This record gives sequence, C-alpha cells and structure tokens, in this order.
Amino acid sequence: MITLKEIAQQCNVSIATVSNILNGKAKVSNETKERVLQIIKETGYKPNYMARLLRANKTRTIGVLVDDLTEFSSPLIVDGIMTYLEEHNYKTILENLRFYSKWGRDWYENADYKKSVYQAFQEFSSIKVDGIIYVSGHERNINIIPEEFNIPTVISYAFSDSQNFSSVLIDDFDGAYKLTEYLIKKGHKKIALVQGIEGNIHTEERLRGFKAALKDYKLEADPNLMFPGIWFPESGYEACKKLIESKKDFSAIFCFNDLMAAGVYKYLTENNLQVGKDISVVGFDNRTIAEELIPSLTTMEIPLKEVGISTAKELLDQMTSEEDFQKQKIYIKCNLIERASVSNK
Amino acid sequence: MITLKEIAQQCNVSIATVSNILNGKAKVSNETKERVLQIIKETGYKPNYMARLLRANKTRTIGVLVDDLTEFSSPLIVDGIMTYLEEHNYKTILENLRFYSKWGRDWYENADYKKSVYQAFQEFSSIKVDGIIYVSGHERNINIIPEEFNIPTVISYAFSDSQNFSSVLIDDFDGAYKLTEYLIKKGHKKIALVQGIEGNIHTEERLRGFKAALKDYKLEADPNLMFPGIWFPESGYEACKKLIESKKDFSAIFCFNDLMAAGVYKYLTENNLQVGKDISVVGFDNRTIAEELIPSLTTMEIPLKEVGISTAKELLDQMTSEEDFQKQKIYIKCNLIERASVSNK
DNA sequence: CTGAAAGCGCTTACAG
DNA sequence: CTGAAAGCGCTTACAG
Repeated sequence: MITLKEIAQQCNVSIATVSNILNGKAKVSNETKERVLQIIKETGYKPNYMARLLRANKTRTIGVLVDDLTEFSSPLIVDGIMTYLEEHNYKTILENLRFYSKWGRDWYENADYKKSVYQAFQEFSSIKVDGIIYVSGHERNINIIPEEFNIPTVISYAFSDSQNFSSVLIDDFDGAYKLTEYLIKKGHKKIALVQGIEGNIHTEERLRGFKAALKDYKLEADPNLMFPGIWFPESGYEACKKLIESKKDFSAIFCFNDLMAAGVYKYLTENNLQVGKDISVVGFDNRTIAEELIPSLTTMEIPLKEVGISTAKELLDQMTSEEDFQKQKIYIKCNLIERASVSNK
Repeated sequence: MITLKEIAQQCNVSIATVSNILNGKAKVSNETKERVLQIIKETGYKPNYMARLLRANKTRTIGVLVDDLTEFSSPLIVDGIMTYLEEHNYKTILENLRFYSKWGRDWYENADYKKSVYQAFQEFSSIKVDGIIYVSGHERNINIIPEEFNIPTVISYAFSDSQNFSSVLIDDFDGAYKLTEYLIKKGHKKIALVQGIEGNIHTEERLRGFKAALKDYKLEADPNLMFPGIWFPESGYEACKKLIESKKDFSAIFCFNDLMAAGVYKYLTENNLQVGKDISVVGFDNRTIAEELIPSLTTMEIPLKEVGISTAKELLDQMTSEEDFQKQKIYIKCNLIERASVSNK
C-alpha cells in the first residue's frame, strides 16, 4: 500500500506538506496543492486509518453493543442509530453479545453476562471509541454498565439506576393507555388482559396504562379477566382457553404483544368464534405478523428506528456539550395502528 | 490512559520486556514476568489497539458489509458470521449500507449503489481488515465488488460471476423439489404456484425444483395454475382470487414465500375455504408468521445462521490457505418444516 | 508557503 | 534473560 512518504517523494515536497493538504490546513500554495492532489488521485492513495487514529487519539467511531442482534427489536434500533451517526459522519463498530443465542431467554441470570459486557467495554476502550451505545433486547434496569472507562454512554431500549447514563425508552404506559381508551370508545367495558412476564417493565408499564385508562373512564379492572403470559403465542392460546371456558363476561382481549394475540386468534378460530366480530382483540408491537393475521390486528407500533435515532442524537449531544451534560430518560411514544380486529360494541 | 512505557518504568524493566511478556515471547524469567503481570493487573493496563495494529500491520478484523440489516435474512446471517469469527478470535466491523431503507426495494438500479460499495471497500482497506464478507439482502449476481483491493472476500446469500469470490447460497432448487415431492406424496397432483418476482434467482431456482419434481413423478406442470407474485401477501391474495374464480381444478398451492402464503390464507378464509382441508398450502422461508398462521404453515426453513457460519468459515479457510485457494459456490440445504396446512388427498 | 523533527504506543530484530 | 534502537504511517508545533 502506498504511503504518505511515497506521495511526498513523487511530488518533491515534504510529508508535512502532503499531510497539510490532506487535512485542509490551508498554508499551502495552490500550485503545490493541485500537483499533490493530482498524484494522490492517480495513485489512489488512502491514508492509513490506524496511523491517523494513533496520532489524533480520537476515532470518530461509536461502539454499539447489542444484547442480541436476532431479537426482533434490535435490527431496527441499530438501523436508526447508524442512520443518525452516518449523517453526522461517525463510524460505527458493532459488537453483538449474542446473549439470547448463547444462553437462552434467561441469559441475564448468567454470571458471565456481566463479564462479557465488561470485556466489550475494555475492547471499545482500547479501540478508543468516542462514545458507546448499549442496545438492550428488552427494557430492563441495567446496572452492570461499567463506569470507570469514562466514555460517554447512552442506553437504548433500557435504563439504568446510575445517574451517568441517559437512556431512550418506549412509552409503554402511554401506548397501553391509548389502546385501552380506543377499546373503551368502541364501547368495550369488560376487557380481558393477556399480560407479559411478571416484573418485566413492558408488562408493568402497560398494566399501569391499562388501569389508568379504565380509571379515567370510571371503569374497574376485573382481576378475574387478567391472565399471565410469557410473550409467546401459547400464552395467548392458554389464557384465551381459560377465559372462554370460565364463561366470564367480556367483549375484548388486550394482549401485551402481537405474538400472544396470534395465540388468542388461534384458540378463538378453533372454537368458531370470529375475531373482530364475536370478540375484539388488540396486540402490541406491530410486528410483521399483525398485518397478516386474519382479520388484521389492531395494535401499537413501537417506533424502533426512532428509538435508535434518538439514542444516537442523545449521545452526540452529550459528547459535544460544553458544560455538565444533564442525563435524562427519553420516552418515545407509540402509534396506534387501527386494523380490523376490533368491532363496535 | 496508562501506557506500556509507564508499566515498564514502574517495573524497572524496558518496554521491550513488557511487550514480550504481553505477547508470550517466552525469553523472560518467571520472576520478572510475575512482577510485571502483577503491575499490569493492578493498573488495569490495556494495550493501545491502534498502535498495536499499526505495528503488526494486520488487525484480525473482518469487515462485514450488509445490503440492509433490516432485511429479514440479514440479522441471522450476521449472527452466524459473528459466531464463527468470535470462536476463531476474530473481531468484526459491520457496515450497514441500508440500501432498502435509503432507496426502496429497487435500490440496485440506483447509480450510487456501486459507489457506496466501493467506498465501503476503501474504508475497510484503510482500516486494514484481513478479510471482507458481503451479506446480500437477497440472492443475485453481484458484479460490482471491487477486485483491486486484494483483500480476501466472500459473498453471503448471493454470488458473482468473478472467479475471485467464493459464495454461500441457499439450495432453492433442492428445497422446492422436496416441498413439491412432499405434496405429491400426500396425493396432490394438481399443484398451483404463486411465484416470486420474475428473474429473481430464488424464483427461478424454486421453479426449476418444482418442475423437476413433477417430471420425476411423471406429472405435468400446468401453466394455467402458475401465477406471478412479488413476495408480499397481496400477491398471494390476488393469485388465489384468480385461481378460485377461474374454477380450475387443483388441490394444493405452493407459494414461493410465507408472506404470499399468508395472503392465500386470507383469501381462502374470507371465502369460507379451509386451509389444510379444502385446499393445502405450503410456503417457503419459515418466517415467524409461518407458525402463527391458522392452521400453522408447512414450509421450508432457510438455515440462515448456517449460511453465515459457512461464509465465515470459507473466508478464514481462504485467508489461511497456503497455495492457490480454489474459489467455490457453497449451497446450503433447506429443511422441510411439516405443520398443519397440508392434508392427504 | 514549506520542511525537519518529535512523537503517538507499540513490536521486533539484534546485540550483549 | 534483558534492553537500546529503529520503525509502523501519520500529525503537529515550530523554525525558517
């Protein structure tokens, strides 16, 4: 590979001059400049990235750490991050922790989890990234992000107790509130619930939103209509089975995600009940499947790309802020996608 | 950040000695070694990545170029690649071209497409990656991969006319053959087809496989039962509509992907025809939706993670091979996932 | 406007 | 077994 030195020799100037031209330090005559630029073009010379970084001691590179790239939310968040960073002329180095594929769905109970994150930070630190983004696979309280590296870090799709990290989250409360309100305005008063995993933040926030909406409309939440779930279709199927078999009075089912709604569809269909006619159903997430279910599913879209963009923006804002940067939690609102699974009651 | 030099000072040895210890060049007494290692541990010293790379002039880093990370196939392929590379102690730098999000679905007709790829190669080259993997969003003939950089490069989920690149592909022919054979063995003789976009490799290969299976079982392909499609549910819906309205005789529909199968489900359901009873349906891809459709869809799984692993392996094999490495096309077989959408005829 | 020189943090022959 | 020195390819005061 051709080097600065060789370019300088070919042009009969010093390497400093070539370097100055390359970096736009203007103290060079136009004539020399053009000659050098010409040669650079001819030879296809490219500066050595490593050397440059070693000297400059900053990289204009952001390290992105992902719990697991195969989680449904991750690619879109990463896409948003990269969109914003690219626009602002930053490069990205992505490290995929692959926690779900390595250790199954309960990986955050694995002892090596913390170690892996720490190692990733060490790597990023030795690469001298200018900032770090942690992309979580689901919202939770992350308390294992090392603070001693002193690199600006923002958390995407999760948060931390630490005051040192801003984070960008989904407004699950608002989403569930609006979805419930939508059902109420359609005339539904007895709404059954298929919840997510207990203790999970999405679950708790959506539950809060659900209850708040009922309360504001002077309705009461009926504990007999509330079922646990673990995000997968089977949960919806089982909950729906119990619900129907119990012969309880209800007209709509609010599933805390689309996959469980698919399970509800399955049970209802198998039992000759028509979704959107006999029983109304709503989901959450707006995954691909929501549009393809029959009838198509009314649900809440999570603007994941926007989460990514917002995260990247927060990080750059922090990196370029002069004074003490005020860390914050940013909540992104969800959008109601109205389809065909809810009828007027 | 603490440096080699400071460690050396603290230990009263030369930087060369510390460096040797770090790199396991054994010519150091145990005593010194332990003392130095102790200090390194205490101080939390980490070698400067850039400096090391600058000196060593190789990076143990693989550049991964992705058409678009939000394509359904990409995250899993990338996951496979990273799995293999991590096991072999390589780092990954990922560049997301974001072609689909930038330019819509016909991006490869965009003139800037080639330029973007070239620039990415330039970047990788100046970062001095040891190898490059190009991850395509769908199989096609890629003829715009620059060859002048002289960096070992393997193509994932696509191929090239050039003899300089190995590639890893899905065996669409085999998959379609087996799926067709499966239908035939279930007694279906008149099989309708909802194809993918014309000219697309997946379409052509699956069509070849379909026809080959029919031929081997002495059946004839009926052009009247073959419909075009563009991979989305609407295509399946429309094709199915025409098919039913034409009153043609058939007992099964082979959709070239799961999304179109979802459209077929929709039309059949709306018209009171039961999938898996009145009409059998199979798809291709085994996307999330396949399991959630009612009844669940029999389809071909594309082992995307395996594609990624295989690609990474091919690249490392090439990089470490002594003699002239024989470039090849590797075909990964698909797996039949039998569910509930096909009945015996 | 231009160049000689120091130095970023390492590795690697080489000498002792 | 250990260290002085050169050098990887750049950038950046500084002097002229």
